[in-house]
Amino acid sequence: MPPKNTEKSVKKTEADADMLNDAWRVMHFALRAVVAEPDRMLAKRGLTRVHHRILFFVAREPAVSVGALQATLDVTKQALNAPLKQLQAQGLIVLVKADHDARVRELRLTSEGTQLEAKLTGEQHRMFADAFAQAGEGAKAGWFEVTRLLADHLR
Amino acid sequence: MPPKNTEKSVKKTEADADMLNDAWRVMHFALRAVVAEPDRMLAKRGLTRVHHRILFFVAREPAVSVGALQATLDVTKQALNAPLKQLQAQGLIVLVKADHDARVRELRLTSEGTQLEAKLTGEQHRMFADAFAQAGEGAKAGWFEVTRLLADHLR
DNA sequence: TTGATAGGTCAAGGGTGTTGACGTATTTTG
DNA sequence: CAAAATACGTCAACACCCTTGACCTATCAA
Repeated sequence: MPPKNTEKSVKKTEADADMLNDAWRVMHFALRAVVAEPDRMLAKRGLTRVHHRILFFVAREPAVSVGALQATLDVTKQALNAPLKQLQAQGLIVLVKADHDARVRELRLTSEGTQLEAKLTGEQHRMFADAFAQAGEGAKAGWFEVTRLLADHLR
Repeated sequence: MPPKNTEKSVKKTEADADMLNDAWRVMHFALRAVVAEPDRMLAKRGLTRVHHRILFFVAREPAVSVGALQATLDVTKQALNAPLKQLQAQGLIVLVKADHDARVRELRLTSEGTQLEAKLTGEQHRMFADAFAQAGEGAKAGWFEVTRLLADHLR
C-alpha cells in the first residue's frame, strides 16, 4: 500500500517538485549565460556558435583533418563547408595539405584565430572560474559530481 | 611585472584550463541527458521540445492566455500557432474563451495532456532527484550555488 | 590500372523561425 | 454610439541552416 497523502507529505512532495523545476530552470539560465558573451563577440564578426565550435576543436587538436572535424561536430561536409570558408576568408584558420597524404587538409588556427578563440573560450572560463571561486572548493566538487551524474544518463 | 612561467605555474594553469573545459563539456552532456528521454517520448507522438515547453507552462499556469504564453516562450504567434493546433488535435490541450474577456482564449491541459506532461517532466525530475540523492545534500547545495552564480551573469 | 578515400560543390527539399498584411470578434474609449 | 484598440488567427514571402543525393577532382593503395 502506498503511503497516505497526509498534509505533511503533500507539502514535502510539492516542495520537492518546485526544487526540481528550479534545478532545471537554473541550469537553463546558466547555460545561456555561459554562451551569451561569446555569442555577442562572434556576432560582431558575423559569426555564430558553429564557428566557435570549429575554433575550439581546432585549437585543442591542431592539424585535425576536415573529415575528423566533421565527425567530431557530427554534421555533413556540406554543412561544414560554409562556416569553414568564412573562417578562412576572415583569416582565422588555414587549410594545408597534409604531408603524409595530399588528399587530406589539415586545419590550423592563424595567430588571429588563436587570439579570437582564446578570447571566446577565456570568457567562458572566467565565468566558471568566478563561480567556483565564489562558491568554494566544496561547492565546486559538488557541482561536478551532480553534473557528472546527470551526464551519465546519456549511457 | 607578470609572474614568471615556472615549470610549476605552467602545469597548474594547464590543469585549470582542462578543468574549465571539462566543466563546460560535462554541463553540455548533462543538459543533453536531461532532455534525451522526454525527447524520445515526444518523438513517438510526432511532437518536439516546443510542445513540451507549452505543456510545461500550461501545467504550471492553468488558464494562461495564448498571448501570455507567447510572451513567455518568446516566439511570434505564427510560430506558436502550429504546435498549438497539433496539441489540440491530439487532445492534449483545450482552448476556451475566457469568461472575463471573450477575445482571449485560456489554455488548459486535458487529463491526457496532464498525464503526458507529468510523464515528461517526471522523467526529468527523476534524473535530478537521482543525481542529488547519489551525490548527497552537500553536493546538491554546491551544485545549486555554482549553477546560480553562473546564471547570475545573465544580468 | 582499378578501386577506395578526402574533399569540394551543386541542386533540391525539409523544418522552423521570422516579418508583414489582413480579417474577425470583442472590448474599451472618446 | 462610433471609433480605436486588443486578442487571436491566417496567408504569404522569405531566411537560415540543416539534410540527402549526385557528381567532380585529386590522391593513395591494391
